[in-house]
Amino acid sequence: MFTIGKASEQSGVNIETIRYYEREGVVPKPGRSAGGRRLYSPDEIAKLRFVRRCRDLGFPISIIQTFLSLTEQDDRSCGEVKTLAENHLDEINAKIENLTRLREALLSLSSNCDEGTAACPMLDSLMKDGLGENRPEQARH
Amino acid sequence: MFTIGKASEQSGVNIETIRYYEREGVVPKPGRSAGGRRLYSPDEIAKLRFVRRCRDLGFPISIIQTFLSLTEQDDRSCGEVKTLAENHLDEINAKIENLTRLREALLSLSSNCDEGTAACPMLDSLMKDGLGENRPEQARH
DNA sequence: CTTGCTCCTGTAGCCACTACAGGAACTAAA
DNA sequence: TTTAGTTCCTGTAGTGGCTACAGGAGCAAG
Repeated sequence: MFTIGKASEQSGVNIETIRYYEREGVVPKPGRSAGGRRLYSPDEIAKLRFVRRCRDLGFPISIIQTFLSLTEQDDRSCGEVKTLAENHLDEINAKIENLTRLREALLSLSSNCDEGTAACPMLDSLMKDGLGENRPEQARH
Repeated sequence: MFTIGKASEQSGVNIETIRYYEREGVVPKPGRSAGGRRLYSPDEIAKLRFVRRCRDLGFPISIIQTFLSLTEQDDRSCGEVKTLAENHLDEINAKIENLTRLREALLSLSSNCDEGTAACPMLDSLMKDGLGENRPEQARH
């Protein structure tokens, strides 16, 4: 059994974040020592590491909770996982596209900017009236 | 002069967001009607539109505030704008790279997933011990 | 005058953490 | 055994950038 510090080291999850996950019910409450300290089994540490890796892949907590419940009852889990992963891939691709369009827009706006110029052409055109609004749908980065 | 509803329409900024920007000091407090309603001049609406466009480009509020103060005192603004825009471009590029790496990782993990499989290979390898940790630095999406 | 719309203030919620404050419990050296 | 240092505990508040109420007031048209 390991204290929260060791569990943090081994799982790569910040101590505060481990307690947060416990509060939110992402991972089950661990046992406690006589003095009231959390004690983690290797299995519980593996779960924390799993959550961390999923977060690194960009999955939201809600999906990770689904993953965790699927690993408990391990019948027919793979199809669901595949769907969830594919949806997440679509989101990642959408974000990449958005950011790429953003980059182009920003590049063309700032291209005329230079050290000496007094009235900045980028700021100017951003302040101008509504010609070519061209709003991104609801891309929030 | 325009009420907040019209200002919202013309600027593309949500009503609640306009009030939020006012509270936070992003835009100056507008005048009020006899009955206590906010009244916006075309200039103030242009400012709101400017903020919205900068947000669409992914700039954080703090940078947008710098932009706004630069448009007030319009001496030598362009060099600073250029630097800020370039830094932001770097961040966008870093995000794109991160997401691209994420996509590759997720693709290779989920490639062996399929409808029939019982023990999911993706979940399995995410749960496994620390071989090839390969942590992204601090990419949070 | 009434209906329905817009507006007002103030507060709480979202996501996924992170950062304290103030105190208790362990560990190791003197 | 005392002491110092470290780790842990709970609880609360803050981050960014909004969004969503609740409960009320103002205003325009029929």
